Amino acid sequence: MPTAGPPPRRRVTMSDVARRAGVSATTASFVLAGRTDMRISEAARQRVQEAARALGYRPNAIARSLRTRSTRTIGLVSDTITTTPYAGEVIRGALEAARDREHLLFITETGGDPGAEPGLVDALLDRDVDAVIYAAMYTRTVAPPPQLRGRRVVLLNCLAPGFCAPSVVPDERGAGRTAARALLEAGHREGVWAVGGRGLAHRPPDGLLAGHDRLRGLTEELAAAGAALAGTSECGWEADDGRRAVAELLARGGPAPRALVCATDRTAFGAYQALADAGLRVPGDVSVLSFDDQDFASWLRPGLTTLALPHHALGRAAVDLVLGGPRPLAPEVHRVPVPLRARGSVGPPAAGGGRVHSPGADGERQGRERTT
Amino acid sequence: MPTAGPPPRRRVTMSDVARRAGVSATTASFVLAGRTDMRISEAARQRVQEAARALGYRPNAIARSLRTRSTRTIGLVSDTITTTPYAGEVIRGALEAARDREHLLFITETGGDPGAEPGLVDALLDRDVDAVIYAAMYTRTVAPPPQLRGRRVVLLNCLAPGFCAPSVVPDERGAGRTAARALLEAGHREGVWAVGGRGLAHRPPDGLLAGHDRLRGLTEELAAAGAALAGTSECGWEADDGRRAVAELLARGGPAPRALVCATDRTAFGAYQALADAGLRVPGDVSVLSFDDQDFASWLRPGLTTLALPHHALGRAAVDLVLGGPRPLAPEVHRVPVPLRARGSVGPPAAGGGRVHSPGADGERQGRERTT
DNA sequence: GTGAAAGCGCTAACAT
DNA sequence: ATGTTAGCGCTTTCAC
Repeated sequence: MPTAGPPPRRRVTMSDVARRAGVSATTASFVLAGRTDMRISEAARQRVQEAARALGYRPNAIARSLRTRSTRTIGLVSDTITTTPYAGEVIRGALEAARDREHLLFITETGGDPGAEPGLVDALLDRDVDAVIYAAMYTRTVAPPPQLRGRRVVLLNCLAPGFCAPSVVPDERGAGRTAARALLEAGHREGVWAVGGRGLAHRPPDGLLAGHDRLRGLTEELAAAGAALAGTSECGWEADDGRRAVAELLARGGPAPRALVCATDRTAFGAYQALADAGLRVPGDVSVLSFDDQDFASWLRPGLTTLALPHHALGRAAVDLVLGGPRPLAPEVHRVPVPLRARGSVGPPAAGGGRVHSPGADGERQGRERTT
Repeated sequence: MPTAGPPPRRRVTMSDVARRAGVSATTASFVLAGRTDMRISEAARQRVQEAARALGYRPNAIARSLRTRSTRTIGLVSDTITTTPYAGEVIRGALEAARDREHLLFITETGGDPGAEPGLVDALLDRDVDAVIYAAMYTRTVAPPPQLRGRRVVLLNCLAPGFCAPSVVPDERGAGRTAARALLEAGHREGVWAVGGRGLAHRPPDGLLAGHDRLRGLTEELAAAGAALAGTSECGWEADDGRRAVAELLARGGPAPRALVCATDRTAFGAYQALADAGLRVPGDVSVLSFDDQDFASWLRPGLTTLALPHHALGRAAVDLVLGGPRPLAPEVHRVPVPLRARGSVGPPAAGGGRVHSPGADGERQGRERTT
């Protein structure tokens, strides 16, 4: 005796529909697939549709896939992307695009363990995904596992030299230029420091690409205006790193910085703290600009002006490309624009040369006033 | 290593393996499935394994699924879960558990549009997922779509009255008690305010469950110590809401608050700002405690003491339950502990009666407090 | 011990 | 204009 719950649901199949409509499975298949390349009488079509609706028919995607070799499914394999605060956005962008194209998305993550990768990719391939998106948390070069060769793959937020697949990455160089322009427009021409981003100054594949390209864009644009970076303070990516780096920057001798270009919003957060500790105001004494646009950027006072890494657009673009791109895919790199979110942290440089805030209630600071 | 060369031509199938091993597909199937309930000679077993390895054989999961009706796949359907900063953690927890059990995870999201839900669920069901996890961004009551009835479902971070499925939610009431205890242990007995969380005081299903249960735990535990909440300041969930609510709280007459229990880290962030604006120090003048444990909680100065909503554990538990739980699943609610992350924002109450500090000159504000 | 044969539910040549 | 037949790659009786 079955339980009182839902009826013992034998799934309704296409031949159930065909039988009820009084046609063959073939005919049913054609009308249900909405195909027109075979002539079906209007009457038959009606009966099939009607039967399908009456029976609550839903095609079995598994059976269909076995036959067609297409699962309408795509796999996302990432290092530790779900860990990062912006990951949600790339996943959401990918999800939206996948939904528009009636595909479902498998998400996997190696958790940073490269040894886990082959197993995950095999699991995806075993399930016959139509395509895979290989994603990295930070823009960098990667080496996708060999099983992926010859498959339909797009690289998200990474570049894979020697692996024939397109990449979708933020336009870091453009972002750097935009950053420079924002500063230039506010009147900054000197005392501009780059802070944060280990490997900021290295070139790929040793450092992160993001840092290298950004810095290039930044310096290029500055140079075009006859200006230059006053210096670079390398440090980690976190708030604490930024705070320490900026504290040291302020403590060292020399002309005071007028603008800080931080590698991440997190380092900018730390920069705000260090600046406040020194009694310096943003943007009155020092302008701050960064990259990411995490949500807290708008909560800070003043709001943090930052270049919004286009996570959502990246996710969307990757899926659109992998599903809708040419066959085979061309191994180009697609650079997605990085818009500026202008908030209050960039302003005109302090009038009268950079000086370190004079001693106040906060405590004695050495008079280190200098003109540049 | 088998395939080092060009892309796989025709996929190698089980009968390829069988042929090479000189056995039937049946035999190959048994040894490859590792089954022992049929006697296979050791020699045959060896040959099959060897052939499979040599050919780089991988079973076709689609074909297998069609036969076995099990896809080793699970679907996650959520409202806008990927949008929230903690979503990454629940996904990661779910991913880990799924991987341990050799399942793959489909992620879908309605984007808050309830009209999108049936389509998404159908897409999942069409692909024959073994189970689905129905998740909500904030703990609340939900009404899963009818197609899900009778399926193997677990509710993640939500409760569905009238829908027979287990739920996995944070132990909000316990969290409230823990919060109270932390305050009590620091010596707080009066001037404790609850701030933030629209619907904090409402009972389900009108308000968010989280708020109701938390508040209950908080008041219960306070009551057990003979203390009570000084009041509740309802407001939204964001930093700005918290800032305004606390500013008003401070501006109104009456005894000054000694401790603030904020609904989210974001409101606590705003509370820090309002407190700093009023020249009040944390925790010297006012203790602050909140819920979430977002990453910035540790960057604030002082570090924010908060109850860490167990997102990762929630994701794991949901998958473990849906895959490993009894058949059928019992509609119980599983409450996951919410650990306290003690940082610096809770301290002993200010000595002497609380008076609202009158804001002095701008220079009187401590730089460090202005940061937030 | 092992293999032949029958499907799982669907699509696509090839008939009529 | 519609039906027949043959698989897709695998599992699983059941017979030898």
